[in-house]
Amino acid sequence: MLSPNGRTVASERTDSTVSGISEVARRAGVSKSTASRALGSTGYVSDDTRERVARAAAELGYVPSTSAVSLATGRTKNIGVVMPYLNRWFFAEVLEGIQEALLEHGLDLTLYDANPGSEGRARIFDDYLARKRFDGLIAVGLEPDHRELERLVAIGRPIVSVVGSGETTTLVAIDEEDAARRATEHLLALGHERIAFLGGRPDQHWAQVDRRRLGGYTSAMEDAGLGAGIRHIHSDVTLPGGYAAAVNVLGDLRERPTAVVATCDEVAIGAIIAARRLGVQVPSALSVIGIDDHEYAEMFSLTTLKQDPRAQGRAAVDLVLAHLQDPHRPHSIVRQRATMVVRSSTAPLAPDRSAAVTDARA
Amino acid sequence: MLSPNGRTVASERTDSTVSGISEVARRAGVSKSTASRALGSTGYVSDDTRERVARAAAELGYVPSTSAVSLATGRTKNIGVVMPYLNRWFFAEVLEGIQEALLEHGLDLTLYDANPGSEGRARIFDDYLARKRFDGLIAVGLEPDHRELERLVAIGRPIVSVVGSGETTTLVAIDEEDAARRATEHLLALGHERIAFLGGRPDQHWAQVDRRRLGGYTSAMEDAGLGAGIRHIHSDVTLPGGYAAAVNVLGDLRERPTAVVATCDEVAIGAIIAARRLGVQVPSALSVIGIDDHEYAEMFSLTTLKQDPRAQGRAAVDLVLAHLQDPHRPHSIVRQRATMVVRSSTAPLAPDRSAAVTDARA
DNA sequence: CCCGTGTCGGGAACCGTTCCCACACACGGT
DNA sequence: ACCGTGTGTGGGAACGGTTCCCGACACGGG
Repeated sequence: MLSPNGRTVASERTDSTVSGISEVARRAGVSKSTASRALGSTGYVSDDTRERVARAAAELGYVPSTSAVSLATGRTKNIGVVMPYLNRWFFAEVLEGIQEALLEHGLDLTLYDANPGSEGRARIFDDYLARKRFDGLIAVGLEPDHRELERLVAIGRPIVSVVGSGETTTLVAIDEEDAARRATEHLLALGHERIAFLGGRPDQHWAQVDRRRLGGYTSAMEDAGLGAGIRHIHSDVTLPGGYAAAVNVLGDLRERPTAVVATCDEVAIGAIIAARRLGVQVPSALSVIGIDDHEYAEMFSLTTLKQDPRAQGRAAVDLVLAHLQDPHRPHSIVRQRATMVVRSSTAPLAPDRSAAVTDARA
Repeated sequence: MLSPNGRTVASERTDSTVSGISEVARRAGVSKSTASRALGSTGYVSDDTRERVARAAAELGYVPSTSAVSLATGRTKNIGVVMPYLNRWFFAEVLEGIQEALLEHGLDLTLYDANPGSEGRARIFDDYLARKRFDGLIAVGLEPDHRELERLVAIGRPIVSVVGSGETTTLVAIDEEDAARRATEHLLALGHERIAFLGGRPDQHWAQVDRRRLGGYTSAMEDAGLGAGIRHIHSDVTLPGGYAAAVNVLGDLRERPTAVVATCDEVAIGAIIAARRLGVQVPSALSVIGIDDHEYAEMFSLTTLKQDPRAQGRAAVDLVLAHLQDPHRPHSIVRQRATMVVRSSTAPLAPDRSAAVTDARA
């Protein structure tokens, strides 16, 4: 019993071998090394042999073994992507942008879903990333804690963050604080004073970005002399979260704000849906502004600060590649500019304040 | 010029080498092979040596090189996942389910985003998948055409499909037709007769699933003797798509249906939002039922046939693993049952038909 | 006392590439 | 005629593991 079970694996190995470079070489009548040179674009090879080898390879349907190539070259031709969520608009878009860009460069993408709560997250940092199955890493909205960040840099591969803090790694992101400030200023310019901020709970994972956006809102309010009116309403950073939070806020007639800055479009849209349900007219009784320009933003006529997550993903790929090419390239921060898209979820403060506060329902 | 540029790669290779198994062996005072056996759980190794080797490995922070292991064993410990979209609820959920399950098995996941329209899709099938960087493949809602399917099987690795047709591969999915039939029957049982189906354009990619669901709706209608009332309204299979389609349908007062079967919850929710905007009360003037039990379903009180995409993802992983273990395992079809979740987007047909048709607005 | 049998360990082959190096040859300049 | 120099090619050693095969040793039974 407990035999060293050699044969099984050996046979599998054998039949999985389809055709190696040596067969290509034989068929082309050259040596392995010449064949390798001919297929790669490096080194001296006569046009004639190159041609012959190429034909032989094509005829045999030769595809180089990635593991062998990686072993020999030290490059995996693969980029790792770590993100905490997949089913949120922003993350999915960034991922698609990354994927697109990698595809153009002939690189593969292996995905690590490091959900904050899960115990899987620890395993990813401790075991999975340490395997270094990639040449470089892109961390999207990861917000790693101290220990995690340590692990990350210990990998010794280029890292680019999308969203988050860029002190230890190269970063691509919009200026969160600026975006929220501009959103708030838009409402201020429309005459609003009772402006609330709808955003994530401070203890939640999305915390860092949210905090920055909250900061932008806060300073805009203070600059307008409305420091006393600052109001931060906790909300899950999801559409239902925005809905639930807005239902609470709008239910209280006396304290109801006339305008809301949402931390992102999902929350903003949730708020709009809540307002409609409660019969609060948007924008006449309530102005709502978000950040993102979400897929659904147009459908809800949402005024928002548009960012382009796909482009951020693409930029991240370019940066990883740059670091790969020049290992001594210093960290950098690439800021993408959010642009205001004015639709009709925001409007000047209704002249008759009480009318706005009154329930519009019959 | 055009030097054989050897040194660059060589130096990179050298410094990337951190600590190999031979160093572990040396430190533990054993040979490479013994170290390998001790770390793997195979073969005869005394508990003492195993212990010593383990300690040495831990001290050196030894992590085996995936490429070397793959090369030697023929296994990549990696599963490929191909899907056409990432930013739709169903796909993201399946992906998370897959990821979770793979994590438990110590497997990596490389992602291929084969967007139907894109020219990248062809490259994925021709180049990327052919590289076989994975032991098995999971195709989610791929709906490959003939040529693509050919490529897929030519890879010679186990393939499991989630959603789609399961003739050539193992499949896990719900019974689409049955789900749509039950959704329709639910409305029929409530007394509705003017029931429309809101689904994808037949020329679109989601076509196969949509067609099956349409088929379920159709046969339920026919069985109820309402074959003449069958009405298929084309809609993009997205929330805004459902919204736009519903706006059209509901605009026509005379032809307005009293109930709608949506091909999925996103479309259903779009329809509900449209109805609300147009002042059509749900469910009193319009019943809406979907399929999915989307993240937002509860918030919209949507009655739906719940499926569990995460579980489907997990099941797909189990199946790939089973195929990996037994290469001669025959294809199979794993059907997951959709369960009806009744909320309040459906209600009995209002007794006064004209009242329902009248615009509820003041 | 000798010989299996059960444990343990080491040498070496192998996985499929890349790359370094040696070598062969043609060519033009001296 | 001779020697670079520029091309083209082949041999073989890495790369970092796993696994096969064989030898060594201890132990107990015949």
